[in-house]
Amino acid sequence: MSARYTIGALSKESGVNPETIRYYERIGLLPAPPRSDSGYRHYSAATAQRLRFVRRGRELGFGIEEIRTLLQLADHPEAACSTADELARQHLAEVEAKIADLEAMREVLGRLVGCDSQSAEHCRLIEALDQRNCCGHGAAAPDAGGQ
Amino acid sequence: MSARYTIGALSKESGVNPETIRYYERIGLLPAPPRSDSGYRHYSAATAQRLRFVRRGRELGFGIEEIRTLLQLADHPEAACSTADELARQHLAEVEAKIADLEAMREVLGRLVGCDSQSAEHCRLIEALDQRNCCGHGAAAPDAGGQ
DNA sequence: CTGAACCCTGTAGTCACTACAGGGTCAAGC
DNA sequence: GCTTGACCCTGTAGTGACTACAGGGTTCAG
Repeated sequence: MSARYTIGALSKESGVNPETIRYYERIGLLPAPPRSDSGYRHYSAATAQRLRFVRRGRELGFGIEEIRTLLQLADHPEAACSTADELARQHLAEVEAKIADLEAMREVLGRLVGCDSQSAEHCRLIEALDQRNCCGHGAAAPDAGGQ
Repeated sequence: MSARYTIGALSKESGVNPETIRYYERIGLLPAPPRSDSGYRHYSAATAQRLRFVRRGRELGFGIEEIRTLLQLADHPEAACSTADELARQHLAEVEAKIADLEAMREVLGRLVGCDSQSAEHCRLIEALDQRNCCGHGAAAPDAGGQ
């Protein structure tokens, strides 16, 4: 009954690279599967399930160590959920902080990109990074606006 | 007049680690400064300026290679700005894509975290990861770590 | 029986740093 | 003059989460 996959089949089914699957095994996120006589890995449906769990966790942005914890919790359903909840909460806070960072970046970049650099205004991006004013400060290249 | 900094002083002034400053030199982002007899680096105000340029670029999320390009553009103000503008535009698009990814994560996590896991019911996070059809599908890039 | 497609191990590369280890130098205080 | 402690040097290795080979072995269809 239990379907057996080669690493390639498992890869296709799960959308995870074979190299990544082997990597997960190496770091102990997936159990080492039984091997054929020639040394090929053969995966059970249970391991395929576990791999999908890992992939979904990664898609949500959890780190490997967080996923390791979540796997342990999933393996012991009698354990308190508060750990998983706490992890998710923490992770949510991190995601929100990252969004805030990126939104700040977006705003600054948006202002800089908005510059119609066809005009005489000389590239606001460079100016912004190079705090001394390349255009406003007169002397330097008054005609710089070749472009 | 030209102030000369040791690497430590430059580090304090710029907010960039000494180790990172040496790293920038190693990869050619900063010029190798002159040395004292005993081999200590001594930085000019111009290099300090360049370092601030780099730091601001990093804060905006530009990669090292992008900053290398921007530095070249800054060194040649007569060059067309369109390259810098293009870089900024591209980068803005990447930032926006990342924000969208993270917002998808935030939504899913927000729903999962809402679970009142005091109850005996196994928590929604684990369930969501463990089941075939969980949360929003096809969500996000696996490299959400970003930095 | 040949060739492609698959599998194996092990190592090194990615990005942008950061953290040592194992030394040398400098300035101040005693 | 000597010690102390803060600073500096080089070089290597570690981080996270993979990815990309190199250099081989296996399997199966034609």
